[in-house]
Amino acid sequence: MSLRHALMALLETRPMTGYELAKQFDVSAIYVWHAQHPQIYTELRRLEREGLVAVVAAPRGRRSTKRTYYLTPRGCDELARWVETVQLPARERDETYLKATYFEFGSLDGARRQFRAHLEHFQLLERQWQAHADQLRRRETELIRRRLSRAPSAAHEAIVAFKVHVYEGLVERARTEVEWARRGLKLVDRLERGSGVAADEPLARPRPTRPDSR
Amino acid sequence: MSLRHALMALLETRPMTGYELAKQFDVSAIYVWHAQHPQIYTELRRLEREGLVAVVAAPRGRRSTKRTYYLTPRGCDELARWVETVQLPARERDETYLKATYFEFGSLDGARRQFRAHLEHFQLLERQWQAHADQLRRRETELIRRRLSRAPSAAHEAIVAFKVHVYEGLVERARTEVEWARRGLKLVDRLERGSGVAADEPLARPRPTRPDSR
DNA sequence: TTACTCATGTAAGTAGTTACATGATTCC
DNA sequence: GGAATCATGTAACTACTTACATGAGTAA
Repeated sequence: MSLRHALMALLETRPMTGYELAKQFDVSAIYVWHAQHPQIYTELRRLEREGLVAVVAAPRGRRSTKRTYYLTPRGCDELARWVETVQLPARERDETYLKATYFEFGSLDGARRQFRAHLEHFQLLERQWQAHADQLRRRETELIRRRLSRAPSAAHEAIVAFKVHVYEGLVERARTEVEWARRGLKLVDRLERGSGVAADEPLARPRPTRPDSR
Repeated sequence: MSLRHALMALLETRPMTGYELAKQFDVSAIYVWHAQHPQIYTELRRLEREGLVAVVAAPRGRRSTKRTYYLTPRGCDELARWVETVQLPARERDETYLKATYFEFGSLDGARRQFRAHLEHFQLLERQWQAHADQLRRRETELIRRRLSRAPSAAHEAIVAFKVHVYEGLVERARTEVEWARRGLKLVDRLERGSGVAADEPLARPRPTRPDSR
């Protein structure tokens, strides 16, 4: 469960409201973790109960309160502990690749649409991630500036370098996906030339597998 | 939700028990989707209620039953519908990359351990996926043979080609991750030479962010 | 006053994990 | 007889999503 660590890491730069935190996840696909606001509010309450973050509550209008969260010393310890723990990547679970495995149940046009959407999606992400990596390298984001201002200057190079390494890695990933989709489109073209089937017809309809009735 | 479609796609080759289906997901990290057996049994019951699969129940011992599932015509329709629907990739959610963003909170040794584990993990996956792609290309797996035997021969080339494309894509992905980890290790070496901090000491401990008390 | 952004939540449901539990069959 | 593998589940829990709901502040 990483949402909590993502939240704590953001709070390490400065106190924030749930809303501000949600924006960091939400604004664009730029960030490494994604979460919806109900989950963020719920998790913040839980972190507060556990003493990993604390809150400054200010009245907002008559019956509402603005809750600004900040990181506690216990939260700092937990963050440091988490970073030192080796993380094995999650098991594979990719709906696009799963579907592509069975493209023969659909039409060549369907496969083409899928590869095209994949291509565009990762081209956009590649641009966004690249732009973010560049901004980090030039130390231009608010977050990295705050981070640097709070850390010993001997650590500045490493702080920037690790973050740039992550976003450059995401750029490489996006490029790999773009290339996969391009090769997919070529494959569809090749299959279309070689096959007698109309491009909007399924290549091999799925068939029931009723066993011999006993 | 894709587990159901993964299950239906497997059942399109032949009737199987929950146990056999679980093995397909489980045997190794080779497959594109992962699920634990309780979820598989639960989902099969649900698919049965919805008429997408059906079951042949045979007594097993005194009080147990062996349930062999097969794909119904309605399941075939749903499978065909699903394949034709364009799938947008899931939002980013990668704990390893998230953690790497904050490696400065830990030590250089910690970062090194993480990159090393990442490297080994994806080297192993690369080999497994490559081997699987080769087997598919040579039409040597039981599943692909069954699939081909049930489809018109005009579709054979496409059936093999799509699956090979998926596993070749996974191989490329794994290589991208291996390269990322290698560059990460080089980065850690470089930072170690350039910094005065011991390799097992945190570079920049997280600090609390209590706001000015009001 | 209207629209937009800031701000905070609840409720209901789905998807997936982990622990626990049991029994049948097959092969040595 | 014992070990491995075949086989099927329940229960409790965590993580995440979607829909619904409301109210405050601010700028045109």
